[in-house]
Amino acid sequence: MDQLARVAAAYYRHFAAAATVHGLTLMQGKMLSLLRRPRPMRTLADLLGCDASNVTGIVDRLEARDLVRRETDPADRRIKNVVLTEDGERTVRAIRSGLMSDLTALERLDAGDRRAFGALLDRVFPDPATTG
Amino acid sequence: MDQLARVAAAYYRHFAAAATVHGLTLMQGKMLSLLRRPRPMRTLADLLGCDASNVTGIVDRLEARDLVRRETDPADRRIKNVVLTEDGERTVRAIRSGLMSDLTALERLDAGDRRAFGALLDRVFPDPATTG
DNA sequence: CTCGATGGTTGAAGATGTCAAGCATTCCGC
DNA sequence: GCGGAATGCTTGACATCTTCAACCATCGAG
Repeated sequence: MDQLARVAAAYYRHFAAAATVHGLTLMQGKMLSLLRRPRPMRTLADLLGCDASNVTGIVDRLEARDLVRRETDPADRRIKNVVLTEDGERTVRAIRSGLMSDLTALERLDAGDRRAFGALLDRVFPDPATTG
Repeated sequence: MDQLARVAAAYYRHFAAAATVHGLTLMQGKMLSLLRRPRPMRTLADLLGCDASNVTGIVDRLEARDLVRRETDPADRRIKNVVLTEDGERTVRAIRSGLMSDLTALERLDAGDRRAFGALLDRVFPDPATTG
């Protein structure tokens, strides 16, 4: 239980460090890593678990750096889809690989252990996307 | 890997919710939960992974609510130990039990699974306190 | 077309995060 | 002891995050 707290803290410490290397905040890094594909602001707010007005500011700052672009959805002109630029994609890859190299312990798990780990994580924190 | 991100986010969402019930921020909640026993500001900064000046502010706000008290260490008068007040202890217990009731899935693991889970977590995120 | 709901932005106020500068105290070499 | 380096904490400035309420534009249903 305390262990969960410790692990969550450790994960974010690694993530924040990987983001800082590229001059990004934890939240900016999380935002980028959610953009495998374009997403509406509203969706991003839900995924990050924060207010919509918050996303406006974060995207503003990422857009000012050309890591991200806003494109109004042709089907529903209220919606603005956030898209990674080339720079943005490069940065995401760099952050992910930086994170990987920090979590070498995860690499060292054999296939069976990794599957067991995933299954346990999923039982304790069910994935709404997978479950529902 | 993405699963780790999801789990860490889920944990903090639960934790933040449990803290919010008592009018506390995520960081204020984390701070309180580190105070099973008195700790110097410096130690708290290390545990929270943030700047010392940051701890000053957080403790200020907790102290203003009588959840916490500063006591200068008699052995080294530079050090100020942060101690939970009675109210503080009550609040910590309430947050912990609120968190538990959110993570019912953890309760449902049998002893073997829980041990395996703990062992895996420890392999991926070694505890410096246990290891070193 | 009108009404209600939804997506996004703005502005204000509090909280966090980082950095540099400053004060008090302790530690260490001499 | 004494003086300087190191340590613990605080302060101030500034960017970011967080939440809330108010606002505008657009969409969907009747």
